[in-house]
Amino acid sequence: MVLKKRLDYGFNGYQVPVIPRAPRSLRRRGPYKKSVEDSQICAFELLAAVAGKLLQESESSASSNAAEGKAQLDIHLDGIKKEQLEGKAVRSECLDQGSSIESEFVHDLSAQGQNLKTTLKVPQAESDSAFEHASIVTGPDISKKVCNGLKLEISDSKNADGTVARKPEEGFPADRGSHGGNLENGTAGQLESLGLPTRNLTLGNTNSPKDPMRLSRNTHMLINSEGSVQLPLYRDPVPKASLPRHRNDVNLGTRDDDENYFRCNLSSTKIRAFRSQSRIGYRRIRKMLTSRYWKVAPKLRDCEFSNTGRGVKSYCRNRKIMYKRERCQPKEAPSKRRKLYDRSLTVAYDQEASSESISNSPEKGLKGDKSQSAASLHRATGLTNSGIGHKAPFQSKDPQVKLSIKSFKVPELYIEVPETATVGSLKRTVVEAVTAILGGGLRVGVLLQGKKVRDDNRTLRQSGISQSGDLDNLGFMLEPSFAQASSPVSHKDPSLLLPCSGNQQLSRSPAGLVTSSGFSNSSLDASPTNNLDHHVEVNHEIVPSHTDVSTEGRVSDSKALVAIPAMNAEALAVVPMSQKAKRSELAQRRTRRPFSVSEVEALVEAVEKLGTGRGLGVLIKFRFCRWRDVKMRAFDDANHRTYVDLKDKWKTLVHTASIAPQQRRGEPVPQDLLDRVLCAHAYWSQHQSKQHGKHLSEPLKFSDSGGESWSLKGV
DNA sequence: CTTAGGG
DNA sequence: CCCTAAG
Repeated sequence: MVLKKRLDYGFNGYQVPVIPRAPRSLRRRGPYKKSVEDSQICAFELLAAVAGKLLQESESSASSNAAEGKAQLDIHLDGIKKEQLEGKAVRSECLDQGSSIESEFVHDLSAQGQNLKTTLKVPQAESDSAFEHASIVTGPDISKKVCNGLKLEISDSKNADGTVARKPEEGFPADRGSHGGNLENGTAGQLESLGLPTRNLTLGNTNSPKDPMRLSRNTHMLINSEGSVQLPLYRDPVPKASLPRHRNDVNLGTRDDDENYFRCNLSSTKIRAFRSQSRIGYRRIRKMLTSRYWKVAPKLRDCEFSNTGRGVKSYCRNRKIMYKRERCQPKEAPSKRRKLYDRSLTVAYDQEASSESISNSPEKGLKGDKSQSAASLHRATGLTNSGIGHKAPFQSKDPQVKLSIKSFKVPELYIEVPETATVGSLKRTVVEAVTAILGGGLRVGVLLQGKKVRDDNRTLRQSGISQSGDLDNLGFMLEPSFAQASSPVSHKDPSLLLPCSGNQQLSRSPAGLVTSSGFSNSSLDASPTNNLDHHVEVNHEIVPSHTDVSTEGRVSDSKALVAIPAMNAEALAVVPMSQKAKRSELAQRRTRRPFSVSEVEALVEAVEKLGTGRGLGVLIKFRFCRWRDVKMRAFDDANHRTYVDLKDKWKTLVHTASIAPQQRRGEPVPQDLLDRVLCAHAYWSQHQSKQHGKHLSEPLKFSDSGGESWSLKGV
């Protein structure tokens, strides 16, 4: 029964995974560690980004001297000083050895909140002394925000290496379109004050060929010239430069754990970089979840996510993230998540049709009272109803603040499609990518005057977000929801900036939606939930709900601002809803990890031992716990081997053993092992066939088992 | 969640 | 290795 008729069964047809996923061992790394690393990287990247920006500026200004890779960066981080970094050197520092540096850096930033000072020196034609100096001092917050941009810079460095051709004509960051960078107003302002152009700092998608996700531009406060919101990206230590910049196909760059670089061509629009669920690790997750710890410490999620976060340059990379995130999924997530996810997509697609209904009833507007009644989520896409909610003359004791999120952009999305690709396919690709990002859930940060409003308990009025206030300076920042209080950096990762035009309805997200990801710093935040799900739901049906009182609701007057950005209705609408599309985003094969001979041996031995019933008084139990037990017995510490994997391996082993040696492929398995496999399998098969018959015949004598009986003793 | 089996 | 019915 186990034997396959098909000769090619097994891995023959297996496709080499384009994008390997991080090993489970890696994925399950301690949250804290991860987050720390992440933050470190981020900080470092920040510096690099700033420097890079400046450099770019310098270069452009000094157009004459291409100064390719000649720029020197001096980065002063308190005690840390990096000099003479140029071109590749910079990158290598950041990527390869950045750890130590980063960590220090991080400390500076997060721990002490010290200012970061980055000095960029651009050598002039004559001498080094003639450097053009630009200094930027930013606070920790900013640093975070710059992370994305940073990456960009790094990429540039790479360019300097000649790895990537430069495209001066495209302007500074544009060429690196895949990187999205956000700078807060604060940063921008500072830069401007220094006479540095801020525009360049806004990296991101400007160069993205189509910017499909941009709905509208209403940017008042953000650096973004277009005013569009940028989706944050996960910081990625991997240089973007590594991404191939071919214009003809969709390329995704990624690295596996071994730092191998992978590229996947998505021209087919089949992106399998993401998966919403991972069965793998469920068990672990569940275990974690079972403990109260999980509930109390959502940070775990952060950690996990953080890890992942570092690398999402490309979608392929997301996969890793997805996995990690999955593991962090709150209790409710595991079994439902996929469905929800799918559903969300569906809903999203329907948005256009239902957008009208979505934006509405000012009545439901944020009351801002402790009753926690959820306000209707007012979402107006620039396309459908930008006018709604303006100046809501809502009369009430408590003046209503109305806000509306116009649009958002998804940066760092490196997508290239063939010229012959259809617009629909392009949209589809973008949707998949964006959905993958959003799928991680979003946290929302509120930016006022370029500063992040951190105190969730303050009232809008107290925060300066009032009807009479200048709402043009109010912005929302979307960030991956994985980050929680645990990660110092997490809060600073601006992922997505949502510029908000003045006088728009301020809405409070319904229930779980924001509580989990909101900008609340409180560690008490509700357990992380899949925001995407909520997100969609919210958009779809504005349902008043109770907000988690334990967190934001503590203050009666608390009015956390939560904006749920609507997906680009237009783009989504165009994308056909298909199983394929849905699936493509959700799944990604794990990296293939052929079993080593030693592993095979362990497996065989475990099966034999367990097969003998040793330690198991009840055969019935044995019958239902085989693989799980095998896993525990022989691979308990092999996080990347699930019991399913073992089962599959056994399956293939049996097959392998039954075919001629010449037909076998891969690492040869010692014949003696195969013999044992056949032996055990034969017995096992017999055993199974007799399951119902209470009596089992002759015990199988395994070479090393000492021959125990398969009898049903104890039953 | 585990299994078993097809893909 | 993935995915999914079935327990």
